[in-house]
Amino acid sequence: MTLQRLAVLEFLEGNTNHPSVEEIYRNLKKKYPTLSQATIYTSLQVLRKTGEIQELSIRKEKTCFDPNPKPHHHFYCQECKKILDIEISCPVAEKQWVDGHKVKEVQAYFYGICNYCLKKTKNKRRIGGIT
Amino acid sequence: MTLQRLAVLEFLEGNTNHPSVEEIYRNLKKKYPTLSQATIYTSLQVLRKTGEIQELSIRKEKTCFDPNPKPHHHFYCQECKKILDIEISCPVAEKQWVDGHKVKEVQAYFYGICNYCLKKTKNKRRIGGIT
DNA sequence: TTATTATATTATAATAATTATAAACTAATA
DNA sequence: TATTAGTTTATAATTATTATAATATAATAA
Repeated sequence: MTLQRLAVLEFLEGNTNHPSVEEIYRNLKKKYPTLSQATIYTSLQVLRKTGEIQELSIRKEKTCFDPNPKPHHHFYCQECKKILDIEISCPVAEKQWVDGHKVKEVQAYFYGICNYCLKKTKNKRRIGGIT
Repeated sequence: MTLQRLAVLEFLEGNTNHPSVEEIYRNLKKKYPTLSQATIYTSLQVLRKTGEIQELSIRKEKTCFDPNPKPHHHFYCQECKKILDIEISCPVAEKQWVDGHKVKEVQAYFYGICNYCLKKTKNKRRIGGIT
């Protein structure tokens, strides 16, 4: 465990925003100006392989990372673009089998409009509309 | 619906392999040598938006497409790299709500070793081993 | 039919994420 | 101290995807 790798892990730990590589790099660069982008990539892959973090492909254009390596699902809000953790039980992840196939990892992505954005647009309608 | 778009749709229809953009392009190029890669991209996006096909981000490195637009899950075999359809009921997709968030789309990806590859390695062990 | 318009396709270039490579560095060990 | 292995850095290369502009096609109006 090197200084750089620790910095990546530390940054992720306190972070529930599921940052992308670019965000991680941009933020750590302030504190460690010598840091290179390639190091972020390799560090993230090492941390993923040792099971300390998990990788999300919820947004096609950029990969995001989650400091919680335990299997859980994710929600992507198409309005505010936030990624939220979803804690529901998943029979497939628990049993580790589906249709005779051995399951080692599960990634479930829900896309839609989050609670907060739903409320926001409802209020807007209320203010602008008749009621 | 243009000729090119129809060709893309036709190629996908008979195909349960969930081909990537590159595969689609390579195959259609034989029959339609004038076809361009950009057309494949735009055609696929048009077909996706009209709900005729669905897009899979199961492999980070390339996007794949499924002619079946109905919500269902997918399994990626880390051994043979095949993508298989998984037909199990998904409460979240059915209810369209989770934790107060409105769900419009669900993508669930299972990663592991498929039925077929499991049998293959078991047989190999049997032949090579003591039993 | 011809002119006009809108839309689709193509080819090319641009962008952006990621990976590969090689050199410099670090830390551990002989 | 010398050597080794592994890490970081900087740079270049690769690759998927998107944007752009020119061309082609089809649909409609005159």
